[in-house]
Amino acid sequence: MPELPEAETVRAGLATHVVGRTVESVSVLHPRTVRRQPGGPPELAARLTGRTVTAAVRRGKYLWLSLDDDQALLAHLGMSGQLLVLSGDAVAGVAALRAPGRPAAAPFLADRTVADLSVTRPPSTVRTISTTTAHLRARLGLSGGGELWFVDQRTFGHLLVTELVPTGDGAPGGHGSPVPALPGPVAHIARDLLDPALDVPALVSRTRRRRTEIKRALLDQALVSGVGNIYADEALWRSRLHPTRPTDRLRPAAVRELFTHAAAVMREALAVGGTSFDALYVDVDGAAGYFARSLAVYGRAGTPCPRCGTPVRRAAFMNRSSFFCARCQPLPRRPAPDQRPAGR
DNA sequence: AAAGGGACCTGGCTGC
DNA sequence: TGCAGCCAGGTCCCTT
Repeated sequence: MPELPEAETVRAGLATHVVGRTVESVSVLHPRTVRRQPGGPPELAARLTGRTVTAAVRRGKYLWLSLDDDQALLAHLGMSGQLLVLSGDAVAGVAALRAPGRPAAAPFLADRTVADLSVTRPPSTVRTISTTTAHLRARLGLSGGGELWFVDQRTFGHLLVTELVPTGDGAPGGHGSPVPALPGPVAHIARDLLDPALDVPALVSRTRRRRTEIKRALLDQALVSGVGNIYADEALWRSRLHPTRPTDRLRPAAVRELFTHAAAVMREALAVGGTSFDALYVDVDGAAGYFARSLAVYGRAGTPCPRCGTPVRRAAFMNRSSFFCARCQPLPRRPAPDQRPAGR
């Protein structure tokens, strides 16, 4: 699932390969992809065509390409989205693959992966070209040849051209941003854990003022952004915190440590190319190398906790799952005296 | 007002 | 073997 490290990997690829180029054509292949765009596909095309990309920026899981007219192409990858940059040759190759009368090319090309197709290295590389083109939702023709593809199997992701609005605090709007502005739909998204301008003491304070469970807080993009279900479970395990611990009963040091661990997990994923902790891979034996060594608890119900050997437990959480070690991450029945800050 | 829960979506997997 | 049903999850929106 695309979380912060995957989004940052994509942003870096866009910064290298798309900034400075002009959008020459726009083709929307699935209307749901532009469901947030007032006016739909025609409006998206009208606002985008002829615009030159000036920057690739990210906050949390949101990505955007700043344009030369104070607008931005905003993208969210949702559950399964990919942004691929194709060379002119790759576009021609795919066209040949799909053309009638050229079936001989199909078996070879169809078995190639997205990594063979894209100029950038996508976070997930096991999907074949035939699978990728089946889920192609929008394509942008770029100056100099080549295309930018938005591929999204489950269509939770979206694209939107919108105005950039000032943030008010004068600080950069996110990674890669040269301007203190954010797309409107991102205005309510908090700074993420890898943002140099993040105020950690203020974040700890705001977290402890919440009256909710710690995992819910960790996933609240208005509190701190970029953390999804997988990294949340891994960070809670490293911090030895049960996911349902009440935020207002955690000591400041424990909350600070949790955010430190969450940032560390995401930095580690980023260091290996933003490779996704995709749940699908967890169960795929052949692809288990990196994932099996990296995931302590997520998707590993019944397997031994790497720290103490106790079988990892799975619990229902917000219509999905939490994975944790019941021994390393105990849930206190009532708050211990040393869990309360003095004077409260 | 803050917090919680459901809807949205597709395809792989499970079980009958 | 075929097919119905379950499961995965990020964000928006509605209810409490």
